Amino acid sequence: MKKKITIKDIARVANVSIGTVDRVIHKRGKVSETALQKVNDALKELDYKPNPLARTLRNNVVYKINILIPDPNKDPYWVPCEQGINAVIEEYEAFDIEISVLLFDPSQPKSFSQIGQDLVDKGSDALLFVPLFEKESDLLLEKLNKKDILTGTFNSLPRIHVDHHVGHDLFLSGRVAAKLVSDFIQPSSRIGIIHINEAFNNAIHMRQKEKGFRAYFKDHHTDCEVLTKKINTSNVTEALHNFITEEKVDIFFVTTSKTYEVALALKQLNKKATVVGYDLLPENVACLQNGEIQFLIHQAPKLQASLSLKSLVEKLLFNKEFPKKQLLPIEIINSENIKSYL
Amino acid sequence: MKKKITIKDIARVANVSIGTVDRVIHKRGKVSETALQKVNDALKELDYKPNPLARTLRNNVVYKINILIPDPNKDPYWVPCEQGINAVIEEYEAFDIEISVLLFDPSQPKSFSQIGQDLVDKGSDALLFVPLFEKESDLLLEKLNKKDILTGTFNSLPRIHVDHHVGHDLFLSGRVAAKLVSDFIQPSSRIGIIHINEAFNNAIHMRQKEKGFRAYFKDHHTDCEVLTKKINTSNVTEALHNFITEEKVDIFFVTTSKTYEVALALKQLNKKATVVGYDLLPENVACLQNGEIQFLIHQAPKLQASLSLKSLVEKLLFNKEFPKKQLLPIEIINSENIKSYL
DNA sequence: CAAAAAAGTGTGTACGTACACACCAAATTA
DNA sequence: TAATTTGGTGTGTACGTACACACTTTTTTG
Repeated sequence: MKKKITIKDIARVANVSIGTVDRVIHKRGKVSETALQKVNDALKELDYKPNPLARTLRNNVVYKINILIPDPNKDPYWVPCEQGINAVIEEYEAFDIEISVLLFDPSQPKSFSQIGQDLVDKGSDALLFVPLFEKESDLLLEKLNKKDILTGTFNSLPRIHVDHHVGHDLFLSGRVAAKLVSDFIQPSSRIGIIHINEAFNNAIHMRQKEKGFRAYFKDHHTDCEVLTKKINTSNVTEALHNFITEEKVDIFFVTTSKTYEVALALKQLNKKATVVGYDLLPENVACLQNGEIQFLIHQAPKLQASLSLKSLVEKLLFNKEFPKKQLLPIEIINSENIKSYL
Repeated sequence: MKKKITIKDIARVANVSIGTVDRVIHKRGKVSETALQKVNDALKELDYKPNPLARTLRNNVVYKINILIPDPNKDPYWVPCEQGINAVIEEYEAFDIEISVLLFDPSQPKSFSQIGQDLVDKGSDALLFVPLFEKESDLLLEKLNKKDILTGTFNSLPRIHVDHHVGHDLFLSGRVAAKLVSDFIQPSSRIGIIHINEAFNNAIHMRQKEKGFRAYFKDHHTDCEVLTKKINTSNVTEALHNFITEEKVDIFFVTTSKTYEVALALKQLNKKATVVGYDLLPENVACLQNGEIQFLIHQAPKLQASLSLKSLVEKLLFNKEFPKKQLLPIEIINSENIKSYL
């Protein structure tokens, strides 16, 4: 039962006042050489660690964090993300921290830039955002870095420096999907990679998944033909129907949360195929449970959002260090373990 | 930017002293009817929530938590578990809490009972343990409940009441394994469920997994033959060799972390088969990456330990509520997504 | 009806940190 | 040399909560 070491203990051991110890700790100067030496010795000897609670209690500045994410009403993928954020807000409501959530339209890069600029102008201690649009995100990050605002991103990794990032290794994610479908390959199999709605889901994201997918096939199944189909029309179903009937593909890898679109199109055409895609949207889950989707990869938007927000909060409140880049495990979901995720 | 509501604000609004407010909040009595009414009204009106930081800062009792887990030197499955515990200890070292870890021999129920009894006698605020042995755990829990010690378990769920539990739905876990192997079933397939070292891994655990596995086959593959093999000798390899050569099984479900034993036995006999099992031991991971194991189910011992310990700590420090039973998602690992877990 | 007990109330202090401020001595300036 | 500026130091207070204690008012008791 070791006793807590406080600033008072240091003062006693160094034979100075707590004010002097405080000045040493905060490097405020106004300390003589001899006192500095004594205090530093005592700090080392007693292994002093400041009490983060007392520190925040004393603190009377209110930290301001802004969050900029896609509107969940425009793309339901972001619904859990908002839940994760709200959970963190609740968890830290006793602290001097103010968190605001702003929403942008995931189909309108301009809405992102506009709100982003607004947040830069207003200023804050930290900004957490989803860099859905590459160019616009880089521009925003440059401004934030110039203003010394703490930055965090999740879901996608921007090219410009960002203080904190939570996400997935998307290349690996594509490889995982490839491994999963590889068990379903027949000698006659043809494989299709489907990109749906690049505008909403950011093209880089999808391209990296495709790269990983193809890399796995290059390593293990060089004989297999892998097609890529991009669907950007508003009538996704029709485009899928055409693709499915024209190309005799029996294994599908869908790079977005719209996986159910492929499963439903197949059902409508009364065709059986292997479908692997992303995210636990209710529509996807239903297809998974019906056997119309074999596997889903869970990108854990809720966890991504809450982890990244938590890191920023604790950095501001407790000056707690975080990894510059935190990659989450890639979670494989089938019709059985889905029950443990709901 | 809403202001923090403190006990002082309540006192001002209710037109009483902070002492009176405090007595109302802590139900210490010595408060007149009229004052009680006024304070309660103010509490409701202002939506007062106590600041947990100031509360713990004031607190001068040191809470004591004991942890009783299997010795990682005897069974490497528990290595990450100890890591998780140490991470939590570090995270809360600024608080008035003292955490001790005790180890028992997973092959010796007596060692568990003995240390358990010792901990009951010494007393503590909470005891977190792994109920590997059913009878012995129930006995321990009864004593703990009688002494009003806060109890927590992980990994297995005891039959007797426990305040907090973190673990998996083992029945579902078996179903997940069944679903995974089902894609490898050939018309001629024979399926084997392998229980290795029941003494170390507690029989109930393994039996529930088997039940889930069989339930899935009853639902989807009634034609398949499913054998069960228990291996409790010290020479696991020999027993496996005999089983593999005698029975023509080509799909294996191993209910413990000793999955690699089956994979290695198959390799030695130069046989190919589908193997699904548990846990990310280095040996298992190696087999997974070689293609000798198809899937592993990750039981996340580190997360289980840290989550359950965290719950107890925050219950004591902040009186934070926790769910009586917290089931973690069942994580499926293959040769690709394993990279994101290491 | 006075004395004692009980009920009700407010004040003061502690927890550990952060910082304003007052203080004293030495060094610099006028 | 007196006045001012610096360097160095300690004290005091605040953050929000918890509780001991002192104090006042009411009720109970002999």
